[in-house]
Amino acid sequence: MPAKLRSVKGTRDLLPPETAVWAAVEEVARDVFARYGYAEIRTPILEETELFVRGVGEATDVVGKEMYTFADKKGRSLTLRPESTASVARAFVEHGMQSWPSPVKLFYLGPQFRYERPQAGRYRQFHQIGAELLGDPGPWSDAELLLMLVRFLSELGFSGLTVLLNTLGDEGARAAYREALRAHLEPHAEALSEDSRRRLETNPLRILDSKLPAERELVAGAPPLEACLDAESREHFAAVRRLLDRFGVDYRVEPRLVRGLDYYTRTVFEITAAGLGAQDAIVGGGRYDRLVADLGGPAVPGIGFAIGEDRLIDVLPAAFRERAARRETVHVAAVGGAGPEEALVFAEELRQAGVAAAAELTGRSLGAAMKRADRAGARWAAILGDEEVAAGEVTLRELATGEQRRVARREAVEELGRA
RNA sequence: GUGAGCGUAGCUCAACUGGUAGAGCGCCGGACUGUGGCUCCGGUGGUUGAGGGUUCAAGCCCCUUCGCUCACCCCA
Repeated sequence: MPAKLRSVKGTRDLLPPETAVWAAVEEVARDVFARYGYAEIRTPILEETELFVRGVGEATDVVGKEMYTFADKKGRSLTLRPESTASVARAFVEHGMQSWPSPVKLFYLGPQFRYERPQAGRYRQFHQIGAELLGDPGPWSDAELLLMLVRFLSELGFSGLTVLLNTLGDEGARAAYREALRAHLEPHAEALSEDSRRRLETNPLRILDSKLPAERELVAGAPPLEACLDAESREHFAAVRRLLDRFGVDYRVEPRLVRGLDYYTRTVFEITAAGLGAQDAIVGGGRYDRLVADLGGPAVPGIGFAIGEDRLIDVLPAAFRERAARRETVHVAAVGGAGPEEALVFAEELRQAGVAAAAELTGRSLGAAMKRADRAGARWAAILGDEEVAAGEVTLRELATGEQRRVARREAVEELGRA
């Protein structure tokens, strides 16, 4: 007997009724994003490796050790996208979107790939729902993007989520702070972990959100990033906060929040959720005012976010989940001479009228058919026997109440179509 | 990449110091041949993740490997 095959490590099948939940979440995203003027973009899953090296940053963990990179048959280095902002920026440049009405507002959804050790809330193939606003540097755009995000989450039924917020300043501020941090930590290099000692050279900011207690203490004594901020970034951040206050967005400034992707400038944010274990970020994002230029395009600023759909669905409010997973509404059973064919005929009449219907085609007894209707979660059972067929009628039984009556077929179709 | 724990039916789990692989749920059917949910009865279900070793005998012990889970790391 041949060995059984399984899905590859870190990937999984999504099955019904779970897939209905995913579809419902995506439907809400499309609906909310459309209200804010965002249109869908679909970029390839496969990109040139160079895009992520330049866009996301060579020193990042994502690029340095987590990419699915391989050579194609012509020897070109290709990578399965580990995130989508770089792809959107590439598409922006490639299609000359700077000449589209500004700002350009795009959303995307789809699978992303990172070669990491799987864990609660962490998969090698995971899914993101993201949005990008390109072409406006102002704090009003930061605020609007966050308002859209918060509205999306609240329409899914989430409450009590807090946006963690910080600013990284412009390029100069970041460079200055990098040096300040390095100067502060260098004397204590002995106390740092191996990883952090390496980061001291490559990317000292990353040490800020280390979870090691010893390093946290060292970091607590470090000068705040705020001290190095340029005046414009400071103003920008103050404006963003003022706007969020005005719209009642629940947020908290988190001075040690830095992000692992190199393209971020100024505003960065994150939303975490309880109940996810160590991988508790369900949203991450920020401003990236230099990314498009770094990819060879015009100097166009941008801001965006990515939602971890797998994690989001892990902690989705139960009410939304139940609503989404509801299935067929009418179960059609036929007995006596009528049989499966008549059940099929009536089911087709219902479907024609837009009603979800399942027909009992297996020739089971009525009792068995009713049992199936019940287990399948049907709202009504439609029973067709010799009498009903002869009279052009059908017996409709509402399963929850047990009430039933015989009505003309056409009338039944109309009534079920309304319900 | 590092560390720890765990792999027995579709699911949740039993099986003494090694001695004939079980239950509940699910699924299918019957009791009830035109009426579901409750109840009762029956049926369906397994190379005990895979491979090797020790032994008269391995689900249990040893080795290898794959996978899952959690944490580090990183991020969505």
